[in-house]
Amino acid sequence: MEKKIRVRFAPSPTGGLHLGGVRTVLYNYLFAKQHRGDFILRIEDTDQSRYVPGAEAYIYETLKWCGLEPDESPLRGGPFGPYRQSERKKIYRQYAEQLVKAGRAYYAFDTTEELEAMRSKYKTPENPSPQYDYRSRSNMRNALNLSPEETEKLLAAGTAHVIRIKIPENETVKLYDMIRGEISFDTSLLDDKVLFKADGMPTYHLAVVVDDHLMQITHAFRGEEWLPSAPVHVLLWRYLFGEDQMPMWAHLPLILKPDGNGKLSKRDGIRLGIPIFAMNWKDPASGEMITGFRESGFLPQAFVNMLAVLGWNDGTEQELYPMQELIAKFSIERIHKAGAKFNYEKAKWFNHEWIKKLTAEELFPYVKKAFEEKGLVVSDTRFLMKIILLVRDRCTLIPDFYTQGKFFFEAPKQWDLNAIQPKWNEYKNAFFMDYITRSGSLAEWNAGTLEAAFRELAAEKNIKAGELQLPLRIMLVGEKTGPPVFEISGSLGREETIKRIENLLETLGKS
RNA sequence: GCCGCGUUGGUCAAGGGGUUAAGACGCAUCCCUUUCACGGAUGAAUCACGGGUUCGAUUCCCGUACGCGGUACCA
Repeated sequence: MEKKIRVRFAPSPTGGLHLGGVRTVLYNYLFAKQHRGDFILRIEDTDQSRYVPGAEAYIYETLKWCGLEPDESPLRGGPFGPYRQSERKKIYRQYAEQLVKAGRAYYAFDTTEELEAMRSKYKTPENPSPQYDYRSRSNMRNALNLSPEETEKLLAAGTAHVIRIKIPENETVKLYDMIRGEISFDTSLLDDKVLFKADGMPTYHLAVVVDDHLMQITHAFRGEEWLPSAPVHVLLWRYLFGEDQMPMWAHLPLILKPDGNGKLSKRDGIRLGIPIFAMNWKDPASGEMITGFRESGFLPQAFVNMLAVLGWNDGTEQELYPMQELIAKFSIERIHKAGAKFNYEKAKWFNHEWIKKLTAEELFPYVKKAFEEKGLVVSDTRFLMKIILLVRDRCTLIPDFYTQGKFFFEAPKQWDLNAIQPKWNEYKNAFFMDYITRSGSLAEWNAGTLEAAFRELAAEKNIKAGELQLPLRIMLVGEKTGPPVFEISGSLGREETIKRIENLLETLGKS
C-alpha cells in the first residue's frame, strides 16, 4: 500500500515568516492537499537563546490568514507530537548515541577557542574557511583520538561536548531532487557537522532526519539554501533508517530582492518601504516594525495567488487562481529552478484583480474595518455595499476604499477651487441655482433621472453640459476624481446633494 | 578559495533543434469617458559570452563569465 503523503514545514521561531517562508509553506500545502495528504508544522526552536516568545502563535496566525492551516502543529497537536523541538530533546540524543555506537558519529570536546585556533591555523588565502573534516579531525580533541578511557572520563565528568557525524572519505552521495533532478556530492568535501549540541539540543541536520522519520514524512520541501547540506541528511538517513525510507526532496528557488541581487531579507522591506511579511512583524532584535501584506491592505487570496505564481506556472496564460484551483493545478515539476525577484508593483496588480473579482459581500468586512480604522463608523451596511461596487475598480489596496469612498459619508471639507474658479461666471451660478430646484422636484432620484434633468437644463440655458459636470463634481466630492458624477449624486441622495451644491455656491459667491 | 545551484525584455515568464520568440507587470501613445480609474488598441524592449554537434541552434554538449547559495555548537 502506498504511504500516505505527509509534508512538513519547520520554520524557525526567531525571524518571523517572510515571503520565501510563506511560499514554501504554500507549496507544501498545495502538494499535500492535492494528494489528500497531511500538512504538518513543526517548530524549529533549537536555538533557545534567540527564541522569540509568541513566535509560534504569529506563524500560526500567518498561516491561518493565508488559508494554510496545518493538520498537525504545536498549537493544534496530532498523532506524532510533540511538534516543538525543545520537547523532543531526549529523542534526538538517543539517535545521536545510536550513531556513535555504530561508529558513524563521535564525541568532540573542542572548545570554541580550540575550534577558532584550528581555523586560523589552517586558514590560507586559497582556503579561507578550513573545515572540521577527515583531514583535521585527527588533530582535534575528540573520541577518535582520545583513548576510550579518557573519553569515558571526560563524559563522566560532565565535560561539555558535541556529537559530530563522521563523514566518510571518498564517496559520492547522490540525491534526487524533484525540481532539479540528480545532484551528486563528493563526501571528501563535506565537514563533520555537529549533530547534537553541547546545550542538549540537536542541530537542524539531526532533527530534520529524525523528525521526518518519526513523523512519517514522505515529501520534504525547503529553500535552496539547504541544498549544500542535503548530502549530510542523505548520509544520516543511510545510517539511521535506510536511504530507501528517505522522503522525496524538493529544494525551492529563493525569492530575491526587488532591486539588485541577493536573497530577500527583512531589511529590504524597511529599506524599500514595502511589505515582506504576511503580517506585521516586530523585529525583536531591533524593535523595528516590518509591515505586513495584511496590514498594507492585501487580500489573502491575492497574496497567496501572487506568491504561488512567483516561481511557478501551469504553462498556460492563466495568472489568477483561487486556492482550489492552485491545489488542482500545482505541480512540482513546473517550479522554476532559478530565483525570482520580488516585484511589488505586480503584487499590487494581483490585489487589484482580486478586489475586482470578489463580491461586495466578500469585500465588506475588509472595507468596513478600513473605514473604522480611519474613525468612520459604518452603520448602513447596504449603503456601504453600494459604495464598494461603485469605487472598487479604482482600488488597488483596501485602504483605497476609504480615500475613494469617504466623500459618500462626509461632505468635502475643502474644494479644489482652482479647477473651477477661473471659468466660473454668473451664468453657471444661475444654472446651479436652477438645478437645485429642478432636481429637487424630481419624482425619481437616481443617476439616470439626474443626468437627464441636468442635460435638459443645460440645453435650455445654452451651456455645454460637459462644462458644468466638473463644477458639480467639485461640489460633491471636493476633487476632480471619482466615479461618474451622477452616480455619486444618486447615492448621496437629494438632501445631501443639494446641501453640498449650496455649500460651494456660497463659498464661490464670497470670493 | 572550494562545493552546489542558476542565467529568455527593466521584472515575472511561455517555448524548446526551423516560431513574426507567447502572455503578464511596469512604461509610452491612442480610443472610450468632457473627471480619475476600469476597459480596449498599439508600441518600445529579451534568448549572457565563446566553442562544438547539425543543413540549421535561444533550444543539445563543453567551456567561460556573471549571479546566488553554502562553507557555524543558525536555521
